[in-house]
Amino acid sequence: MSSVTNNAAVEHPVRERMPAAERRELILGHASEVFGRRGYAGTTTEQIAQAAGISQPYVVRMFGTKEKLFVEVIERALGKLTVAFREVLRLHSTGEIPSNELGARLGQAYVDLIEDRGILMSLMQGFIQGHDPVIGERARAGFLEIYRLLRDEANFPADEVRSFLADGMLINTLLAIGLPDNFEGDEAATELMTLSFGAKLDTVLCAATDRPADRAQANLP
Amino acid sequence: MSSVTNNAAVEHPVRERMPAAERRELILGHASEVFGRRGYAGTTTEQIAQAAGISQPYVVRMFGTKEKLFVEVIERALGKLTVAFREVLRLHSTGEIPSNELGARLGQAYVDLIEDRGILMSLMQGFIQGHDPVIGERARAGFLEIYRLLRDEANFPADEVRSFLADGMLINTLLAIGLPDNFEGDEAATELMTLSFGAKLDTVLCAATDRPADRAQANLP
DNA sequence: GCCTCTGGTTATTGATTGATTACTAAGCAG
DNA sequence: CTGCTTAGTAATCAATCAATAACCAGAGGC
Repeated sequence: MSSVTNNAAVEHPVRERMPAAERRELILGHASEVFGRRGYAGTTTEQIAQAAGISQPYVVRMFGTKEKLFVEVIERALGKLTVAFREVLRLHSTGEIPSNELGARLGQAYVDLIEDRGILMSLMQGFIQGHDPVIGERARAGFLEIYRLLRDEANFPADEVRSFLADGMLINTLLAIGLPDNFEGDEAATELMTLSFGAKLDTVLCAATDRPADRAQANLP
Repeated sequence: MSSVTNNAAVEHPVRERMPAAERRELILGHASEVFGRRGYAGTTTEQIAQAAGISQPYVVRMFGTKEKLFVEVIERALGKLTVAFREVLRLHSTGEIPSNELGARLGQAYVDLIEDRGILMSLMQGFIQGHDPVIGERARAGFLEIYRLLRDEANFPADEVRSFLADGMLINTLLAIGLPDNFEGDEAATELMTLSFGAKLDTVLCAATDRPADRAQANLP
């Protein structure tokens, strides 16, 4: 780090000021990941700050409270999920997806979301926090939103929607227990993951091995 | 103890010393409920102590650490779940349950466990804590244990087991978001719960209305 | 060339909270 | 009764954490 020349101004091309909206989205992304892994109560605003590369008070000041930040995180996750579903529905309405494939394509859209671990996991952490008066309220509303979208907009029979959601919750649980990262060749685990993740299995296992940005805790000597 | 005239001594007929093993199980029961509702990180040992009617240090001393207590809680839940399943399998092996009913009866056994909210919810909280090195390890092992039990002892095809587990995870999620307690007549919620809980629906809704021992937080003005 | 938003930081604090220590009392054995 | 083991409590501590306060700098407008 000892620059021979005295030109200090050229030393930080990465360190820049950032417009608030952009910083906000950046924080939400990292918060999604950390909340998704450690849960609401198990996550500190400091951990999120470190992941986002800023100071802890700034995180708090930008979102008011930790709880408001969490609500925004699950709202964002819910948004991305519905956008993904509605995109499939749009392709269906334009005839690009035949009706007999619609279910499979919606399932595919869900599984595709696995790649951003934070979305599915933070959403699941929101569900599990259902006892909380404010988070729980949002979680229930969100879950029913998805249910209605699949039933009323995709026109699926109620029990098919239920089954679809069940498969989703299993996927979430398998990700939550970290099976793709820790199955170590176990035969039963491999079988269950093959059946659950389908064609996306290799992607899931690949995303597991290259650790997703764990640089946050690489600095406590 | 035979002094009837002493009015102070007669004041606590309920307050008795309890053998450690019995107290231990009592704590585990209450811990199961509180952990199940608020999660691992979101639960304080003080809350568990209050629920169990003892002092906080005693909870810690009996189990060593909060983490060890949590592991015992999910171990206990896992135990009760496997006991319930194996009882169905026993009835099947003695011919009291025909093979074509086995799946339904196992499902029934699972749904029956809803009555003790703590079991399913604390287990789910264990799953969601999968990132934790010690809790996660136990959660993964427990999940695969159940998978193998259904596949190898109940002799179900792998994909039926997957589907069975998926239904279970949906039930857990619906309970976690507290839908039975807060659906308020919502049409979609009612439909989804009817499909998910089946014949057990009224029991679920009934267990929801009579609040399960919420006296713990009746003191924060 | 100054002024003033906007995007940040460092320092600090009050409340929790898991854990420890030291103490007390019940109850059984002899 | 005496004494030891077992069941429990009260007091306290050291860390952690969300939140607040106070301050600072870069960059554009004028």
